[in-house]
Amino acid sequence: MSQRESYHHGSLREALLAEGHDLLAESGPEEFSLSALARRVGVSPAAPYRHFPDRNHLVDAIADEGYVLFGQALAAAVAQANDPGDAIARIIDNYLAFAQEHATYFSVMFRDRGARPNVVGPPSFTTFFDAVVEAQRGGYLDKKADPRSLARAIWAAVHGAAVLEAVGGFSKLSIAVSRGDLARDIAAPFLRVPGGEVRPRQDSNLQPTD
Amino acid sequence: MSQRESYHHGSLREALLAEGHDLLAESGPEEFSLSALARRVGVSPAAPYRHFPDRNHLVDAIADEGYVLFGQALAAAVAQANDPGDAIARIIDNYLAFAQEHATYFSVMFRDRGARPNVVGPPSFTTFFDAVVEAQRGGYLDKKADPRSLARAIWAAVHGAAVLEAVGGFSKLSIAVSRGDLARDIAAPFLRVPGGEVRPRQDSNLQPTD
DNA sequence: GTGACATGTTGACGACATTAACATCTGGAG
DNA sequence: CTCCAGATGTTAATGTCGTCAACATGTCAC
Repeated sequence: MSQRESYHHGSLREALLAEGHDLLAESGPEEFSLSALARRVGVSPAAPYRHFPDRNHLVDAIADEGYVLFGQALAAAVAQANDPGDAIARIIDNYLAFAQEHATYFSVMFRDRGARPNVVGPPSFTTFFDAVVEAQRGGYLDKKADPRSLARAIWAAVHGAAVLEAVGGFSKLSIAVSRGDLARDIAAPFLRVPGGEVRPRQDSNLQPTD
Repeated sequence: MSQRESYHHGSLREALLAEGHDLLAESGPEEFSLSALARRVGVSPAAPYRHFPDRNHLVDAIADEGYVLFGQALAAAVAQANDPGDAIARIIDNYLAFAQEHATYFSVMFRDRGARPNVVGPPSFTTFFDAVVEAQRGGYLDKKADPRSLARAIWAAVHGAAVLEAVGGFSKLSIAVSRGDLARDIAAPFLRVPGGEVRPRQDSNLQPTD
């Protein structure tokens, strides 16, 4: 962005993360070039190595920023929910919204890091698990099911939907839909009414949280 | 594999696909190097360009081989099924089995091809769609649901499970299971007994579907 | 102030993707 | 049978990349 007259950049690490995200959005994770990023930030190709061991660690750091945002999106879903069942529905919607609106982050988040540790990722899912247990307790999810089985199934469903949406899978098979409809398709097989009897009720007005 | 005394290889295209798969299994899609593959096959780095426009097209061709195997795996699931409901369960199981046992193919199959067309992929899903419609007709899946909604949801669930399993997502969140149990977790929310009691199922927390 | 330490730069190396120009084989037309 | 056209490989070259070692510069604690 800006030219610098001093020998040192001053906040190179932050600049690398910020511009790295943008470059990632333009190039894709495959073509993403550390040299190009350094050029973009106005620094020599070797400078990033003062802040990251190698290219992969830099991408991981960007992904970690994504996990933080992701965790906030899930927490926001629960915070705005009317009841534990609504929380599950909103989590699914926000999950899909995140994958779509933060596609760049999402594209680098769920990758095999090899030996590199992932400490930021897993914690971002705690609110999801808590919400599943809570909804099950309240009867919004099958009470008789193993919570972990339920968590696996719901997570798989929403994550698969997000991935397939991102890669254009639904479109290629001519079954594309709006995000809202997709979220409903994903949530419907799991959610139930606490009393066991279906009764009419009003809509919950899901809003994209940002 | 074998040294060659003649100037031409004779079946370079096939060799590139076969050895390419193996190299892909060792290096991963990121590190996969066309030069390394050429070296491995015993040919100059430029030789592959007589058979593929660039690196991406070669990987696509390997992925296409995967789609063929994949389609066969789904067809086999239906062929061995006792009833349409069993067919869905077996498709889910074979889907997960394919992702696991042919992890190399799977790792290059569902990627964004950009402008490059994907003609082999979509047809491999026809048996899946047919099976969904068939199961719905027989009452093994919700008859009242839109077939496409059902297809989206089931596909998303099984694909998400396959992806998360491949990337170690379940393990990192300490909810790993055997493939069979995972398949059951995925199938359970969808399958029902034809003629049996319809389980209370609700979607009233969600906005009405069109 | 000054000197250790963090942070940038330069220059170099080997690997890579890709292309152009050249070499070799093979099959069909005459 | 000859030979030449096209298919298939090779060599050499270009530009980019990731990464490292050696060197330069700025800053902060003493």
